[in-house]
Amino acid sequence: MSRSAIVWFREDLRLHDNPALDHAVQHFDRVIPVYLHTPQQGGHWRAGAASHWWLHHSLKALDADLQQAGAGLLIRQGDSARQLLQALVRETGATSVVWNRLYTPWAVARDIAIKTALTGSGIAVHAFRPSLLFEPEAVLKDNGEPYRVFTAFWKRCQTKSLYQALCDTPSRISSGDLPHGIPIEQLGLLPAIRWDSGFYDHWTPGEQGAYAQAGIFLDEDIADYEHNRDIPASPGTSRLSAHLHFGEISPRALMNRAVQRLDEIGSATARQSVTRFMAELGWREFAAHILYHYPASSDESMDARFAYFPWAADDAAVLQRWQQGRTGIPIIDAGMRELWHSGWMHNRVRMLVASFLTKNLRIHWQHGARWFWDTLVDADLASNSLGWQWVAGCGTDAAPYFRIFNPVLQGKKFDPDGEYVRRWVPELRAFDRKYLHEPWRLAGQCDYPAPMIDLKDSRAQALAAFQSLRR
DNA sequence: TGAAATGTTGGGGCG
DNA sequence: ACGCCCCAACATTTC
Repeated sequence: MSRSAIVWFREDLRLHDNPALDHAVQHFDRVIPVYLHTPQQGGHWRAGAASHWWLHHSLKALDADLQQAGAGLLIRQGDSARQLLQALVRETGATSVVWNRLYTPWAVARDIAIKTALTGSGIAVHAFRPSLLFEPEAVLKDNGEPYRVFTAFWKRCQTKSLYQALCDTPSRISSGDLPHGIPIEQLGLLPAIRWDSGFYDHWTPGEQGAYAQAGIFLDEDIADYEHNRDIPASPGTSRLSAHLHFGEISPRALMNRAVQRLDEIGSATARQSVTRFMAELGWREFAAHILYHYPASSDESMDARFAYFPWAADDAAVLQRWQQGRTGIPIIDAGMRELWHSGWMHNRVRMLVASFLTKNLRIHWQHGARWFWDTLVDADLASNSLGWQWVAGCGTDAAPYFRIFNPVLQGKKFDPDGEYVRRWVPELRAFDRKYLHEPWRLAGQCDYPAPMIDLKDSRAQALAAFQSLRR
């Protein structure tokens, strides 16, 4: 008698190093690859528009890769993943459901409930861990509590083996006749108003795109990562965040390659660069563990004092100038426009625009996190929440509140020729290099807006606001 | 994974 | 030649 297993794909849209898929292929005669589109799940943190754009193309790529292996991706849509799975179990006669674990709080709760329901009706469930390097329960302080400081956390992680065995890509997947599904196009993931046209120049979603980018980065660019990662005009960052979020490549595949590079490379600065990249994978890990242990941290400041912080009164017009990149501060506007046009923003510039929003404009970090959530192709609840709380100074192991970036100095330091600003702010393309990062100092005709706020005054006000918390 | 204010030092102009 | 002042340049402290 033939035994069937459903492989439930979620944020693991790949064939290589996919333990759930590998398990099913190894142990079952018939493997049914499934993606369930449940757009309402996640509550107010359900996936945003840019994420959906990426998801559409990633599903297309996964379906093509599965077809290549002799199967295909069965897609269903609904409100409840549990009901969709139960229906599929009935229709296919599957005796087992396998998936790779997720760690976002709402997904954890959902998956526990589904596992209970399926197990109760005699269906075996197996969950695997490839989307993180370590289980959150496996990295705790000696007293059993979670780490709240990155350096200590990462030090503990490094006492374990960072190199972990990978699963092979299955060469052949037998799925037999699949029940009816929905074409990807019918999921409505692409925007009706085509604001996404620029995205295609920047990204190739899917496993092949992920491995191509990983190859470019880890074989070549990584040697100068330590320096170039701070230069927003340079392609010096890994640009792997969205591929990682959707699981088109596993963090351990990247970590293994980095470990390997460390052995191959002689130069001290290049080794420092590889170590730095490994630590960035560590930050991703840290963020996931923090959100897992502190599920409220996507919505509330971890530092309880910030419940009393005197944020500026809500002003939709002010927020909108920030969102649209019309603040009048060149590097801030360049970043916000890069985000809008490409679905992504360079990490250093993310810190700058976040500092500007939460400190100079004194707007609650939740407004910033929300905008990023809807506009980033790499939107990840754990990394996004940790990043915003870090910049706002209200998170665990956060930058002190008084560490306020001066976007003019930062621009001069990290975009000295103005290449990044000119790329995204065409009004300033012909502007004198000397004053590019502070165009208001040069009187002249230009349709670029005047700064919406005085950097010096707003800095002083932010510091005063923070002082009021300490009493 | 700051910035600005304040303090210190040492070379050179100048009476 | 000497002391005084100015002020980069760098270091330390404070926010």
